[in-house]
Amino acid sequence: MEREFENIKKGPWSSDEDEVLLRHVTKYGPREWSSIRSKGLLPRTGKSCRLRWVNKLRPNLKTGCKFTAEEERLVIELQTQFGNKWAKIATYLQGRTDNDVKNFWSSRRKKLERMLHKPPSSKGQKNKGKTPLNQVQVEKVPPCNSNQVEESLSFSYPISYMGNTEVFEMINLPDLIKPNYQQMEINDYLSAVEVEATTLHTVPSFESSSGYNFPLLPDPLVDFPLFPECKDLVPEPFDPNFIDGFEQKNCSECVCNQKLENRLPTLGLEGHSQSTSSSGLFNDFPNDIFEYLDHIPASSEE
DNA sequence: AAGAGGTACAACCGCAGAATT
DNA sequence: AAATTCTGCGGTTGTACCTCT
Repeated sequence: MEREFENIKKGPWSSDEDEVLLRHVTKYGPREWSSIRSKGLLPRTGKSCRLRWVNKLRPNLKTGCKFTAEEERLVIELQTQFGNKWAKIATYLQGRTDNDVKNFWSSRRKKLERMLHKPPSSKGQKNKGKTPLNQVQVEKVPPCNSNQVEESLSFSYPISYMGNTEVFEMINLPDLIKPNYQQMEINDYLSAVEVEATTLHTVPSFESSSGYNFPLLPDPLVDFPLFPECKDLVPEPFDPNFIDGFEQKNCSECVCNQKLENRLPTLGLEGHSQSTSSSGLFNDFPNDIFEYLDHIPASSEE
């Protein structure tokens, strides 16, 4: 009669334990996890064994390499479609586990939250040695299982608060923020500005009464120089109905709409909307993500 | 060189649904 | 049909490593 371990071991797995687990899976397949402990093979719970197998020992896992730009794009797309169904999303990404996707997403989310919450440094020291404001740069991303060099685009994004400017680097184009303008009062508006990847721009900003400098909306002639016909689709900055301009006009033949949609992928932090219309845009942020923002009085209140 | 802060990742927990007894 | 066990999922936490100052 084989004994059952009385004390359950937790924490990191040793290579010996991995070996035992692998032997079990080879013999019985990836199931009967609880029997591993009941047979006295390992002092681990069935759950722990299963997790170890699924996340680390399963064959064909991509371990130790970062998400490629393409994987990142896919995750964003699928998260928008399915919400936080990490297991489902992971099935679309070969060699990635639900844990991988979940970790990727939450670190990405934390990064964004920190960007939005972080109080400015007093002397702008963080900017030392960093890319100049708004300068588009090409970042080399080490590819996975391949010799080819993948390029992803990143840009810097300035936010000013009480006169101090912070530069945030937005890594990879999929990181661009597509806010839902409807759920925000327009005066709480924080815009992520589209920047043409191939050119350098200075993003103009205006200072709100609460001290935030918000970037202005993209200028169609500057930011989308190839599509001057779209100029009249972009209303004056901070027009409360500006986003409706995209909806009211039939822009199906206009690439500009498509371009905006493609270039401003959702962060999908809430979930499910794929729309770039005003009814969906700010849904892409969790409700609490803007809590730090002071209410900016409307012009009539000032 | 050291400390602080940020990031990535492994692993745990609680819960829910499915399967089994 | 009810109770128990197993399995899978999503959220969260702990920590090692990295980068910056």
